[in-house]
Amino acid sequence: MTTIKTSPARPTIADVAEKAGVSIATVSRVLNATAMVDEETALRVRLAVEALDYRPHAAARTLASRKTDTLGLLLPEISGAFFQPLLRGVETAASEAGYDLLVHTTRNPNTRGMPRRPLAEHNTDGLLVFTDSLDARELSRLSNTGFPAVLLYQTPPSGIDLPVVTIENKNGARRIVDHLIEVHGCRRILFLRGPQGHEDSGWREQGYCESLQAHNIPLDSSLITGGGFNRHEARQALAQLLDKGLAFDAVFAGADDAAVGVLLALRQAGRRVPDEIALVGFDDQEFASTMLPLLTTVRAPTEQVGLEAVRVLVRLIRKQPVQPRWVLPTELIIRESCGCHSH
Amino acid sequence: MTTIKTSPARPTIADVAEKAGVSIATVSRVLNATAMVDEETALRVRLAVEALDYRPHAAARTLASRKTDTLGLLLPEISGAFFQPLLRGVETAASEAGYDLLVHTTRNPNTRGMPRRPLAEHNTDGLLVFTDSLDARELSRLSNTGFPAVLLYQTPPSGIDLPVVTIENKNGARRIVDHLIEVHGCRRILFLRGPQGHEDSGWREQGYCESLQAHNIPLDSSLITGGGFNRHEARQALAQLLDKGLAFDAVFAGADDAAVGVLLALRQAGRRVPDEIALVGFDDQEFASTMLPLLTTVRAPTEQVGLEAVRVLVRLIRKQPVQPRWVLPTELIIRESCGCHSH
DNA sequence: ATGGGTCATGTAAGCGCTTACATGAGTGTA
DNA sequence: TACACTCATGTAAGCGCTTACATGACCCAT
Repeated sequence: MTTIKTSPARPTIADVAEKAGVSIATVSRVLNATAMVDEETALRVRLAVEALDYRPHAAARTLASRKTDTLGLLLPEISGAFFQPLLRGVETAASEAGYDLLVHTTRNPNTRGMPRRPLAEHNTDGLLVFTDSLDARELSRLSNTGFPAVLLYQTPPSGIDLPVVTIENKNGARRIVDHLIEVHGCRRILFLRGPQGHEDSGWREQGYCESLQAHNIPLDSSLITGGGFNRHEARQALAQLLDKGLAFDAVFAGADDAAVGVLLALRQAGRRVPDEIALVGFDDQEFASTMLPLLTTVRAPTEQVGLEAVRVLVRLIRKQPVQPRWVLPTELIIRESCGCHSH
Repeated sequence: MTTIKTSPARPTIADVAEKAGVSIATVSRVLNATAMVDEETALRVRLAVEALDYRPHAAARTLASRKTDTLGLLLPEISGAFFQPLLRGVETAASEAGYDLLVHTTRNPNTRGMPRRPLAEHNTDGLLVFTDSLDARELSRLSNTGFPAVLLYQTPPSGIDLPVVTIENKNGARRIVDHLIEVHGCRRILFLRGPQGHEDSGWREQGYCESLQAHNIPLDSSLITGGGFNRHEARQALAQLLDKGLAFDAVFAGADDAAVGVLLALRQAGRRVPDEIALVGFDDQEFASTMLPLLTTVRAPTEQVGLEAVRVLVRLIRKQPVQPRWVLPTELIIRESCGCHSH
């Protein structure tokens, strides 16, 4: 058993002041460089800080200065391959700007029925809100109180004035479907769209439709199916369609992870990719470039979204003007799973 | 341009008290349920809270009550497939216990030369410290001040008394090498160990050595090579060895991610897995069960580590006794890459 | 009636900082 | 020599809460 110790009282700014023979105001000044302090005095203070191993108390500082130096990140869930690059971007930019990161998961079971603690407001200087982690009511409250917040991958409901950082979904989808049709002559392209009501998902569907239309291929609604963005749901969904005997010559999965599910289902059914069926995804997650066959997909600048969102948020916090909408470009990545040969 | 608004002053507990016609103490009492309050009074307070959309100020609360209700997580980096399940576990358990999560990345470039803000102490009620994110000096300070902290995957330097949550590395490694030797008759097994000085890595190496010894296979040090845990380094390292013409019939990669790098290098060199060369990993990351060939590996209960670590930390915070060391069991997962046929 | 409870609530003292304002010493100019 | 500055530092008032303690009101068994 680890021994339980009573922690010796932590030194406060007053202890430092006393040891250095100055007032607490002076200590605060040298710590924050907020005013001129005689070099010699400053040295004495720094020595005292060192000697006592003093660390300012964050909450006290926050209370007095009304800033927390931390950013809140609201996510449905923290794991999932998709969030990796996003987190990396957010974390990098936050750290560069001198902020800590407070992560809040919303899809988690609430603490024994108690409503989750009132948001990260008051705890943070600003909020990054991922799609669907906050309802319209909360969003509108944020907007109304002028609390700095930026939305990720989600256009705010009308009347709510919060900046958005998202990606070019429709065009990306459009181009990859074009590729399937023009280069590989596909005509019956199964589209696995993501979760119902998901904004990205909707745009990708539009891109799909537009491409078909542009190539005079009639829309066949039996070729559009739901199934979420993850591999398990996708796998199941596809297995079902396969069972029903649905005919198609290509699959456009709304997310790379779903594409893996499709691949698994296809493989199990003995259908070869890309020889019999072309397969493409969306996102260009890391595994897309190492799986077999290498996945043709649309690269979504996910890390960039995180980076940019933090920058916008920081501008907002500093009360600098910001653009209301950032749409980062996507890029078509041709590899093998569509039937092309990678170099 | 988004309009910049000056936020209306947030309501404080005093506003609520006034509106409800009671003292702030009473408001605090109904909010925290720390004392009996007349049901009717409580109702008035709740109504006032609702009407003003009041949210307690976290920092003020912290300052007064000396608790933050947040847990700090210190990591070298936040992305990387390995951290996903870990984060999930931590986040789940933290949320269940009613804590927020403050994430601190240590491998990041420090804010323009300024030493990173003094740890997450004072900002959190306790700290989760991942391998190598804190030096011995800081660890010993934590231990000395009695600040609640638990180490992940890292035995503390002697004299430092902090609980550890880690996994059974040596045994896992031992068993998978045994499998290679006993079932597939491998004799020259290349071992890609992880980063130098990494604790897990060391244990896995021991397991490898023990297995060879138990089977009377002499240790050939040219078969042990460094290279880190990630796919890029592993790929390079292997490509080099292949160039040098090193002969081996199996590769034990110290991490699944490294195994992918090995696979890529092998594939590029035209060596087939598992027909010519058996390949196994360690971790059982998600992609291990969907890559081709399916990866034989050792399952590390990573999410469980996160879960358990939070539980231990919470006990520490509550000043309940805790075991000093938790070693979670690993499990051999036989799939295809070793040469077995998955069902 | 009366003293000792229990209950419900109010009063006020911090928690450890930041910062507006006051003070006083030194410097330069008329 | 006196006046107006600048510089360095101290004083003290909060920031928005929690909580020990004080205060009444009310009830019951003497």
